[in-house]
Amino acid sequence: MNDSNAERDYLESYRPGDYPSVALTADLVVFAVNGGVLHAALVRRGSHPFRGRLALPGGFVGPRESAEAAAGRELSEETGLDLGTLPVHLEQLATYSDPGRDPRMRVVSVAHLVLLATDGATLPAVSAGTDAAGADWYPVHDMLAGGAGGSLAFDHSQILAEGLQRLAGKMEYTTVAARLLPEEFTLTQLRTVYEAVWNAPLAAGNFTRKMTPHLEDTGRKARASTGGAPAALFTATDRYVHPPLSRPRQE
Amino acid sequence: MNDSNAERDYLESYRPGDYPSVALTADLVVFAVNGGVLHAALVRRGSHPFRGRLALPGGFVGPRESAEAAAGRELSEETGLDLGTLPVHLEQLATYSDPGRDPRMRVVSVAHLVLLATDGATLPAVSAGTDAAGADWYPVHDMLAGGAGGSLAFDHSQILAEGLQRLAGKMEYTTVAARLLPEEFTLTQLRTVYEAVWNAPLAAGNFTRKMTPHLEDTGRKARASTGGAPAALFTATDRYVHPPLSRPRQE
DNA sequence: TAAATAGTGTCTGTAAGACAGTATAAA
DNA sequence: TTTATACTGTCTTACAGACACTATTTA
Repeated sequence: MNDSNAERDYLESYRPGDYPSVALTADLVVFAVNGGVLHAALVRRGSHPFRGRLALPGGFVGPRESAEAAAGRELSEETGLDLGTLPVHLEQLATYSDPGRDPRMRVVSVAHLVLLATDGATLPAVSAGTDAAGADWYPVHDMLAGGAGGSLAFDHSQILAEGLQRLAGKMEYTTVAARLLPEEFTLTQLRTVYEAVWNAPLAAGNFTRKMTPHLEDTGRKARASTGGAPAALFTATDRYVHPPLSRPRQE
Repeated sequence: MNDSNAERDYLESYRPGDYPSVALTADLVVFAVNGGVLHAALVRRGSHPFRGRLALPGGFVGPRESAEAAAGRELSEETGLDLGTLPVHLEQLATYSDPGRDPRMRVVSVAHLVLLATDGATLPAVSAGTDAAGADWYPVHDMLAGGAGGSLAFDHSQILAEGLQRLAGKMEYTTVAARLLPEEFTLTQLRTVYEAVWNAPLAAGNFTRKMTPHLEDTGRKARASTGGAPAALFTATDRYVHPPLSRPRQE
């Protein structure tokens, strides 16, 4: 491969107009658990289309950043979340490219799943970014059941549903649920996360038996504030849980 | 929402130059099984960059089609595969958007997983499309082990590896493996697919016991061409296999 | 002491892995 | 008849689900 003429030429082989181009956005499905309920961060749209409707936070992918980098940047810009102090799990979900999904123009969106660590009792504060009239937390299962707030703008209801599905599925065979908790957590906290995401109760005793081998015991104890024995504090170690936990069959 | 002035205005609220744009391609990880070995369809690049190297088939997403539609179109254009006669499974894999992944310009690629049905003894014919010097089938596990052909162009080795990972994982809890076989197949054929993808032998008796409840018996029998009892012909019914099959732990 | 939570033990049913044994058809 | 493949049965081990029970702390 020593044809340096061709090497020089190929850099000019593409010119604008030779190929179709699209606007690329990174949309965010941001999850956090509070009071045993899974919540998603949503913004209320301040402009058309879908003015006044709830939508996923997101924004354009810059010319010199990857979609993942844009997702991280948008997370702080659009929701005001401080990434420096907060451990954050971020992974790509899927890409939505239906030609008519945005009535203004061709917009392709790379959706991302974001998990925020909380202690289960308070949600991180979110604030609206540009173009948004407000930002807040909404219960996910209620939203998807057609309850509070109704359907989201664009195809964001579908994206939210697929984000939940991805998280619920991944929790069967990984310890990713721990990313919704502080570095150290109790088994009850972890079980609460599972119940919040799966929207189903789990037997505490069996959960302990199945989960313990995949966690690391710090030796420390949580102070028992509600009465009862103090729970051991764990950290997540393994990436994969084998055999997988089985989610209760939902009818 | 009855402010029709704003309704009229928003269609012009975006102009070229207001937002970054990217070229969008659909790349294909095309799998088929032959002789108990998982193969991928690859093209040899006819032009720079990576001239002469193997790459995934793919091409630009048109201005009026979704990435999935483009993937289906490229499948026939770039590999010459006739989609009319062939049952094809196509699903989105992931999107690759690293700014430097194509040295010519900003190209974001939506990768797709394609499963072609074969009888296990012959691979569908593939032919090169535009810009390709040739197209052929290559054994996947050998390629990824660094064997035949070396690494692929661009980040295509990574995409191929993640495509394999997706397929192998999905085969644990769905009957998607049947999409690599004709409409009707024997349990031995299906087991061969599992062994080809997982690159590990499976006990025939136990495989039958675990898989049969998720398949439908047609009542017909395959003719025994190699000696031995004629195997029953099944069709795939269930989408989910519960509890999941456990893949042999690989060391 | 009463109440609440954490964690363990036990029992039963089911399924996995290993593998022997039987049935069916081609050479 | 030999051989090769398809399929079933059996045995052991292991884990899931259900749930009782003990231990540990706060009020």
